[in-house]
Amino acid sequence: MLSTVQSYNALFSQPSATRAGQLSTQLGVSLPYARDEEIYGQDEDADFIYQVVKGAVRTTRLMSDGRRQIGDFYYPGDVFGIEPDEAHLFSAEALSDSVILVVKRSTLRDTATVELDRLVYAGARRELRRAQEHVLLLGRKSAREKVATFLMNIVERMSGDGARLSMSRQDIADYLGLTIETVSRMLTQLQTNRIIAFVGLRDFQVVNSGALARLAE
Amino acid sequence: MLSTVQSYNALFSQPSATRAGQLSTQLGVSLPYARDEEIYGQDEDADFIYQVVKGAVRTTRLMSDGRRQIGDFYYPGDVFGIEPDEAHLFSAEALSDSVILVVKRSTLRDTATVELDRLVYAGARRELRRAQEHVLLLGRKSAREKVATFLMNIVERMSGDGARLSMSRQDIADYLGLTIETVSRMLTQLQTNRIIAFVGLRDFQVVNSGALARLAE
DNA sequence: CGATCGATTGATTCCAATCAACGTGAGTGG
DNA sequence: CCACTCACGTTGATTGGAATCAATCGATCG
Repeated sequence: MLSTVQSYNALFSQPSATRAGQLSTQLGVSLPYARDEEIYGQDEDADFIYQVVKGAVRTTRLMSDGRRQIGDFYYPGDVFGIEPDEAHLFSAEALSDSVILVVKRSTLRDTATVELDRLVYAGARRELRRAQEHVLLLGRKSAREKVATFLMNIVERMSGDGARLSMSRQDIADYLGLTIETVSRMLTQLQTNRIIAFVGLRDFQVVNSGALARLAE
Repeated sequence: MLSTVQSYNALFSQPSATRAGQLSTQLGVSLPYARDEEIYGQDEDADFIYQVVKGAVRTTRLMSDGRRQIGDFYYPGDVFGIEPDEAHLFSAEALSDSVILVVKRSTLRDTATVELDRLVYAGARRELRRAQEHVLLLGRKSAREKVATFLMNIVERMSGDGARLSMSRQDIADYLGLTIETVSRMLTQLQTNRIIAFVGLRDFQVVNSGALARLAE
C-alpha cells in the first residue's frame, strides 16, 4: 500500500517511470493488443483508465471525411484515457503489439483514496500541458520546425541522442498536421544538412543537436 | 470532511455555470485589470488560480521571433490559470477592462473542501477538452472551417444566435493559427453567403446556422 | 525471388501568407 | 458638435510553402 506522502510527492514532481508504476496490477488487468487494434473508440464511454506496460499507443480523432488528427503517443509507464468528459474525444490504438493495464473507473472509485483522485488529476494535468504545447506547434510552426520539434521530443523522452520511432510516417504526419510527403521531405532535408542520421526507416541519431534545437525554435 | 465517493463523482461530472460561481470572494481578492494588462506572465510561477468576474481574458504564448499563439479566451465565471506544472506555459492578459478574482494556491490547499476540489477539477477538465478540440482545429481544418468553428463556439457560449466578439481580428487570427487578412476574408465570405451578418465590427448574428455548422464540419 | 506496403522523390497546383493600398470607425481636441 | 487622427479592418495583387498528383524506390515477408 502506498503512503500519502509518496502519492502527494508524485503529484507535484515531474512525470517518471517510477511514479507511473503506482497504478497497481491489483486494481486492474493487463491485456494484450495487436498492432492497430483499437483500445477504445471515439465517443465511447470513458469507463476505464489505461497504462502502457509494453509497446506504444496513439490517440486519434477522425473527421467525417477521413481527415485524421493524432492527439498524442504513449510509451511504457504512461497513463492515458483520462478524458475531460464522460465520453472519449479521441480513440486509442496500439502502435505495435502491446500490453496495456486496464483499470475500471468504478474499481478506482470503490477503492479510491484522496491520493488516488489526485493521481488521476495529475495525469489530467500532464495531458493538458502536452496538449498546450501541441497547440503552439500546430498553430504557429512551419513544417521544418514541426518535424524538428517532434524529433527533439522523441529524443528527450528516450534520453540519449538516438531513438527509434514507434510510429509510421503517416502517424507523424497526422500528429503534426502535415502530409506524409512533407514529413518525408523534411526528414530528408535534416539528413542532407547533417543534423540527423537515419539507420533504416525507424532508427535515427541526432548528429547536430544544437542545430536541431535551433530549428525547433 | 469529504468522502471519497463525493470527490470521485466531482471529478467526472459535467461542468456547469452554476458551479462556476462557487469560488468565493472570501478565499481571494477581486482585482481590476486594464485592457491589455498582464495578469500573469509566461514562465512565471503558477501560485494563483483565477476566475473572471467581469470582462474577458486571453492566454497567449509568444515565440522568440514574435509569432503569437492564443491558448484560449475566458469569460465571466470561467476559471483559468490552472497549469499543468509549477510554471505557466502561457501568459494571461485582459481583453478589456476586467475584474478578476485571484486565489492563492496554498490557500486552496489549506482550506480545501469538496466544492473547491470539484471546481478545480472541473476547470482542469474543461481546459483539457478545449485544448484537445483546439488541436483538432489547428491540425486538420481549413481557414474557412476554422473561422466557422470559432464563431459557432462563441455563439454556443453566449447561447443565442447572435453574439459580440470580445477580441480583435488579430486575437482571432492568433487563436486560429491564421493571419488577420485571412480571418477578414473568411468573415467577408460568410457574410456574402448570407450565413452570418455583422452589425458593426464586433457584433454579429447567425443567419443560417445549418450552413455554419456544416462549414464547421 | 517476387509481391506488397510504406517511404521517397519529382512536377504541379492551390490555399493561405505576404506585400500593399485603401476604408472605416472610435476617440480626441478644437 | 464636427473634423481630425490613428489604429483597426478590409480588399487587392502577388508570392510562397505545403498539398496534391504521379512515379519510383526500397524494405519486409511469404
